[in-house]
Amino acid sequence: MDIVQQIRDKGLKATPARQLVYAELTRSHMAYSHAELEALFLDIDRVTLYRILKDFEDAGLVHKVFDTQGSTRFAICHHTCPGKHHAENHVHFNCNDCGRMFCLQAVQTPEINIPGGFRVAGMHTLIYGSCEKCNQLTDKNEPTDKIQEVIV
Amino acid sequence: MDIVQQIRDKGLKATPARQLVYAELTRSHMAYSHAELEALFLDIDRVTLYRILKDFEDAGLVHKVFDTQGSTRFAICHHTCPGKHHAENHVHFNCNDCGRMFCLQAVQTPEINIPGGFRVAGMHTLIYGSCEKCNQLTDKNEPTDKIQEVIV
DNA sequence: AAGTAAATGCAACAATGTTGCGTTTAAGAT
DNA sequence: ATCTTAAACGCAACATTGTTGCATTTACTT
Repeated sequence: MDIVQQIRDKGLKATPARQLVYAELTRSHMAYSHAELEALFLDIDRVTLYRILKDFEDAGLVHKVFDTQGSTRFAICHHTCPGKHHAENHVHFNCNDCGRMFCLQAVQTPEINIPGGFRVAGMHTLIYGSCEKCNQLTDKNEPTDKIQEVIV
Repeated sequence: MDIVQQIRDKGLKATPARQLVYAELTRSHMAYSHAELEALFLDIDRVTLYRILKDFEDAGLVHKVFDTQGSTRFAICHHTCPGKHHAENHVHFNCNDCGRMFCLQAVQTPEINIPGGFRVAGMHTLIYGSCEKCNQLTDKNEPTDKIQEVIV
């Protein structure tokens, strides 16, 4: 479906900045930090970017996650989320080397039993290690200048 | 073992502030935010508290975790951690109502297989919902050991 | 093409965390 | 017990991340 239409369907105006952000999130399926997006779209105002991400989250277009450093990241919603209450129950992967964060859509969060009087509402599963690209670099001793493609 | 000695064994001086913080973390087995500790120990300087927590973490006395809001929290290490490289592989529980965070020492993070070229180094498992105390406030007839389905 | 609510840009503020530096103190040595 | 000194502390200043108020601009409806 058209990106413009997807944004409008959530009751939001499809401004140029919103189209750029949404297109990038849709294209890459990565969880971006605010800093990464800011670097990618230099002409989008800092505050506007915060508001776009907040609006997208409230609209159910993107979901917010935290990486191993506790930094906020945003990724596209794969299932149609009904507004603020997201149903993203997949696992995320955070690369220790390049810092990028991946949505593993195919991997569901596992079932887990916990003792005591806790009432479970949901869970977050964050796996960390090295992504494929960083694996290959260290394993095969490739020159580091090939990393420049990697967004930190 | 004596709290003073445990701190000294890590090469740190057992100052009054450090003893207070370490004693509280040991006593409660909860993961405290900086704000919670600051409120608890009003006479410990803000910066000193940051440094105490950092020193404890580097020494392997406490481990750092993030709650569902992405806020930093610190909890006592149950296993003897060899310095900065922690081996805390248990599950954490964050109460949506009171905001407190619990270390579920008895619950290990589950095994999980992920596709692709990812090399897994570890994982964080954060479960959220209502803690026993908050449960009891809203509904009194919930069996405490009942295991609920994990949804997200 | 015009009207209007929504979105933007800017400045200021707030929360959280870090750094530099002079002073104080814990803990081993005398 | 006192001395010595590296470690720890307290304070101020700075850095980063995120929020709010408000005047201006723009997307979308009619």
